[in-house]
Amino acid sequence: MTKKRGDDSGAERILAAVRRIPRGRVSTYGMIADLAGLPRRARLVGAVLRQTTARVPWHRVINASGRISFPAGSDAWRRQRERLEAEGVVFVRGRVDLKHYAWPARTVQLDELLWKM
DNA sequence: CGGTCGGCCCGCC
DNA sequence: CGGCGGGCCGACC
Repeated sequence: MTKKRGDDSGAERILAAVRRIPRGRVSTYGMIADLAGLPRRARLVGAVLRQTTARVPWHRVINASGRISFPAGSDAWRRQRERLEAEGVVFVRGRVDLKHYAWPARTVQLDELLWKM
């Protein structure tokens, strides 16, 4: 067969979902889990991103509070923030406004509206 | 709007 | 197997 399925806890699907996040946008662990068809597995997403060596835009994944899930001020935290800011993502008081930057957006219309203003 | 508290589920002793 | 902690989350003060 082409590929084995179900023996990797969905790691591949998680990475595929992460790769779909557009530049300058962010997604949350929970959203990625859903997109990967693995509801309730937000923590698994974190585990996969932590250990993977695959080239994926891991920095575009943050938590549902709009914050980076590394200890504030740590090397990893700084690195992730820098990468996001380099893509134009703005932090306000240490957090990203998911209403503006979250992908996928709640609705296409809301997305268009927010991005025009 | 920020801080806590349980759940949830997986990965690794 | 049993326990524990994690790049989490939503509900509730």
